[in-house]
Amino acid sequence: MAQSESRQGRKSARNGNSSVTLEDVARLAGVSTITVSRALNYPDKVAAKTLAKVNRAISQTGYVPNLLAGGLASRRTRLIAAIIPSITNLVYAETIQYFSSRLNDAGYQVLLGESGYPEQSEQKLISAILSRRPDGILLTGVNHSADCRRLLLAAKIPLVETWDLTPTPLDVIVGFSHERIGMAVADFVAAKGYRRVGTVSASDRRAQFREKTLIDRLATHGITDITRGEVPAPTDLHRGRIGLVRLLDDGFSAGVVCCSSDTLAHGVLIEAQSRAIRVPEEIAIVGFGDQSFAADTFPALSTVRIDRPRMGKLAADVLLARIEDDTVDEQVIDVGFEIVERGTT
Amino acid sequence: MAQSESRQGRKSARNGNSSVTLEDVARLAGVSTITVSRALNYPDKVAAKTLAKVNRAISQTGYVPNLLAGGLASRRTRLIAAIIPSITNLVYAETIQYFSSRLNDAGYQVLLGESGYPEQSEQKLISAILSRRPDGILLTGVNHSADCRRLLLAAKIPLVETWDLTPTPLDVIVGFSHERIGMAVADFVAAKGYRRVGTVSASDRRAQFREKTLIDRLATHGITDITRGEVPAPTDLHRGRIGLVRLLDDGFSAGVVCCSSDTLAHGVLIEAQSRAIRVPEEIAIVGFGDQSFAADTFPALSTVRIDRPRMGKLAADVLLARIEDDTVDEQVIDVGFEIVERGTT
DNA sequence: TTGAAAGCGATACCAA
DNA sequence: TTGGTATCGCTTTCAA
Repeated sequence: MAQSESRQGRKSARNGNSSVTLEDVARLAGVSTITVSRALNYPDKVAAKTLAKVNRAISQTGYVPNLLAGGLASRRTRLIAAIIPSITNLVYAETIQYFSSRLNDAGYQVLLGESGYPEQSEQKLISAILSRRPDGILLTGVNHSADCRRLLLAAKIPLVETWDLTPTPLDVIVGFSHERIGMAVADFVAAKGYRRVGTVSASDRRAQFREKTLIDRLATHGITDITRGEVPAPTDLHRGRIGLVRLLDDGFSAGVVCCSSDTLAHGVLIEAQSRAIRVPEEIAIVGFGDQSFAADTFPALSTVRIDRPRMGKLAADVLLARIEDDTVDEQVIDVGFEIVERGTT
Repeated sequence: MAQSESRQGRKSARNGNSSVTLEDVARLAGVSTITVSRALNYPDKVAAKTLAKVNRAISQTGYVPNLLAGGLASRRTRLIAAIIPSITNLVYAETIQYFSSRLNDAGYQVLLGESGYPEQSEQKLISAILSRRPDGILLTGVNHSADCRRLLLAAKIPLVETWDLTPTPLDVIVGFSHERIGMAVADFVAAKGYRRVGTVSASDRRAQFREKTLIDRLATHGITDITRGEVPAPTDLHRGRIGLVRLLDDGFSAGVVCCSSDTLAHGVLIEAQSRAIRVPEEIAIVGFGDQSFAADTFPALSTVRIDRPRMGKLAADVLLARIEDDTVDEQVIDVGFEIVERGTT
């Protein structure tokens, strides 16, 4: 007890910080620390009377649990990491929002990491994240360096890849096929009778892959009059405008422009309007992603709809299942996509 | 030593997880655990030879530090929490991106919390965050409930408020004055000779406050012909369109429309274009925020520029100073704003 | 420059 | 239903 007192003393001396501990609560409630712990984590394993006493002590002291200590002891942090290319890209931010809200409901918090910054190697990012011992990780895409794969697999925690599909995921994957999208857009465009196609694609791995697939497939429809345009990676409206300017400069004058994001498509639309080019009569536009604003605002833009709410929630559910029951129904889940035709393309 | 061996045995038995510990590294390097710890945290306090041995052992074992244990022992988590209304709102996401990158460089990670979801009380969110024992917290806005203030202050950690200004911050604040912005926009509009003003404001606390200040100030210029329009909080293009539709329905036909965000302003522009209303000749538009896309893309939209990169970095720097040196130069930092006039408003 | 011992604040396991 | 005790993996303090 003397020891306990001296500990107390030192604590308050060190700082007045929120160092109310389980022990303080236990003492006030007249029970043991483990009982307080149970009252917090498994309230129904504690007698109602005891629970009341403990809860009173908790609110009297303003106790805030220390998840560092809890996580260390239990090896469960209730922390999930999510690695996305960029937080300022709406499509990723939205997916993460659905992912997070699902996990929050289940009592987890999400730690975000941005991989889109080459200055910081993805490996360093993953190391930093693993050092917090998350219970699971969400990854964007399937292209991880060998070092990253090693690190991730060595951690032996549930992993969910998203935004792509592969028969050989690291663990489980919830995504869609960029190849099939490229082909579907090609088929759509061909079926609509277009013979001249322009592209405005971000210099992003997956965008480039969709474009390649699109072009290959167009060839099988006999469509080879293609004007390609590549713009730097973070897509924004201005780059969409530039994209169309380049296509026009390169001789593209009418037909359909396929863009690698709705933002680019929107930029193309703005540029077309500013030049009094009629959309979709002279130039039709196809986007990608189905950003939330698109449907109501641009009746003239077709797009590829990715059900991001579903992807986000599903990724969360799959991860939770792996964490809590170690279950996996399917390792590979295809959330699919849908071509949304708008206007009179 | 026998004890140490038995511990080993149990560990590997429990799971094959990344449970390489400092002890494992120390054993392999033939030094004590504390030396490995020093090699990691204060490399220059360790002899070069020892350092080399340790580093070799670290890479051989694939050791990943456990920050739960480290944070528990040192009371420093190298974790900073940031609470923003929504991750899908570009203005907040951008600010956080600058904030994060600065902190990442300094060896910290950022834990994001979204406060814009009334289902989860802000107090619960703050509790959840505090239970991870962050070294500091960024808050958006200055309106916190009494309970939240109590929780935050009890934690006794550095706090930085942003996106607003007050003479009585919880700790330090880096922001700008919504009141002065409202007045400045009013002065700007009056100086340009407009006599009829419409507003499209999100039903958001700060947006509403700017609108109120704007209108009050307009009155001092003798401008009272005001048509107000309020739209639900998460601003998007469609709501901007709706905003203009309402103004027109309410009899507004020409003049200037002041919007509470650039997104709304953009929506107003789209609606105007679709009705063949000339901008800015018939209707001029003023936005807010200076979203990155605005400058290049909409030469016809004026806006209020908030230097978000600067605000984000400054918030990070101030927090770092408080955390690492316990220094505060100024408690209140006004990052200001600037009215950017575009087109021939 | 290096190490031994004592926590940090919680939970797991086994008894009572 | 409740409690004692031994960790979880690291850093701090104090010595050597």
